[in-house]
Amino acid sequence: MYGSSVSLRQILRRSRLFARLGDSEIDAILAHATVARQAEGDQIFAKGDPGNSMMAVLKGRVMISAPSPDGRQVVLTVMREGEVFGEIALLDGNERTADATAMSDSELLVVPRRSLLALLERRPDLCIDLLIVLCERLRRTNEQVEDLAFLDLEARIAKVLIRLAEENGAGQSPSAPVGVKMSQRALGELVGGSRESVNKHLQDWKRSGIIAIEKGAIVIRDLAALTALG
Amino acid sequence: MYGSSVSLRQILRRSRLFARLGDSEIDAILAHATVARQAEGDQIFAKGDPGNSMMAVLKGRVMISAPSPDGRQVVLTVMREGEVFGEIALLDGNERTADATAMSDSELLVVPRRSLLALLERRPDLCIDLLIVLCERLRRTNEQVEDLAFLDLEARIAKVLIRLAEENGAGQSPSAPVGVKMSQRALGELVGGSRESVNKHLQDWKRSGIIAIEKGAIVIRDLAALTALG
DNA sequence: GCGCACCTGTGAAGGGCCTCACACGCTCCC
DNA sequence: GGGAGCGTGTGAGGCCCTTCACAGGTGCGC
Repeated sequence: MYGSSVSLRQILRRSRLFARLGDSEIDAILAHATVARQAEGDQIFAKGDPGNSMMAVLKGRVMISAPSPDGRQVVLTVMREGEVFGEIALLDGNERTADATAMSDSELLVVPRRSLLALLERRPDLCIDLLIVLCERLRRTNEQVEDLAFLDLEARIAKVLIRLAEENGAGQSPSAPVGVKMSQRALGELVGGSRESVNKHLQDWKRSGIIAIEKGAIVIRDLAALTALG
Repeated sequence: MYGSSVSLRQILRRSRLFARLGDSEIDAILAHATVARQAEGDQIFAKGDPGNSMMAVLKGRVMISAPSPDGRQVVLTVMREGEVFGEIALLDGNERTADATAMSDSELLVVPRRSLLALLERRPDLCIDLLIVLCERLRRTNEQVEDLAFLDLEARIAKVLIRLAEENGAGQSPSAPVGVKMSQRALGELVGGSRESVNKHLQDWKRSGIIAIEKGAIVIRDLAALTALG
């Protein structure tokens, strides 16, 4: 079993979905769930797989992406500690719509379909929470459609950099330069562009002093300028 | 009041969301809801509005679209009779994320926030249905992201034409040529392209005999060829 | 009727982004 | 040590698509 179940509870409480549950309810889920460890790069599930479980990220980051027939992919979103994913296929009983890959060594709580459905029936208020989680997801995806349709590549990269910086630097002091550690290829997949084009825009920004590139991390020096671009 | 409430019930039953409800439950909703008529082109709500109601399409078609700062727009989806929309802003209490416009003379059932939330508490099984509706929405939007990232304009137009044809010709004989009635500008907004480019591809296809254009409607003559393109 | 708004059709010019090709540095591991 | 693999940097060429400009068609209201 994974550590003490106390720490597991705490992690689950951080997620919007499980926040409301009492200890006994959480323990009931844990009793039916399993913890899976994934090494960096491991594929958790693939588009087309049957979807009979939902996952919560206990540790690490998970990339949700859609593959193209010719080997490329778009990153739809990145899930962080406390977030849940895979609930779509579970709920409507269809196949998984996207790939899920561990971006770092990760630990996942795997909740089987039956337990979750049973829980939802017992606790209708959880349904509402799940609805809200899905709404947030939808807002995000809609925004991605807008961005792809309206913004050019430069603006999309700027937006993504800002978002990544916000997520990373949540606990830092506001004005401290924030570093984003992600390969330029991954950045490209995140914004729907090629690795080379991403590089060219980054170089432009480096020359303008908006960012610096050091040790495989992108450091934002002029957040205002980036914001103006996005 | 609109016609007899019997016909209203029947329309609502066609939507996945209300299908399960008994007459008394539906009447309870109807008691709190209002029917709104919209002329073609009327805006139902705009991005940024407070979202304190959900709508069901009783008659007509409603376009859900996102505006860009410079006056363009992308069409996110088109809602038809029996479908519900506007539930996102209602559920999470935030602003509307998109514009809604009547594409034809329409009638909408407007369900206020309080009634719907009350109903969801009374009938937790409805929650599950709503979850499934949202899942379908998410699948659709994710697919749109994939299409924008992977497919060129020609393939996107082909896909949309096929989808529109399927929706229109649902009741027709399978092999009969199906007509899609939609302006080329609207088509462009549906696929994230310019009106001129849409026209050029349509002309190409007309020359190849894949489609015909008559009286402002696009008639699909060779569905297989279109499918191969998308 | 006439203007106005909307649709459709077409061509030229231009730009953004992709692909391809190559060079370089780093790390891991046989 | 020397590849193999991966991430980065950079330029040339080319295609797709947008923008702009213009022309004709149709329906509607004054």
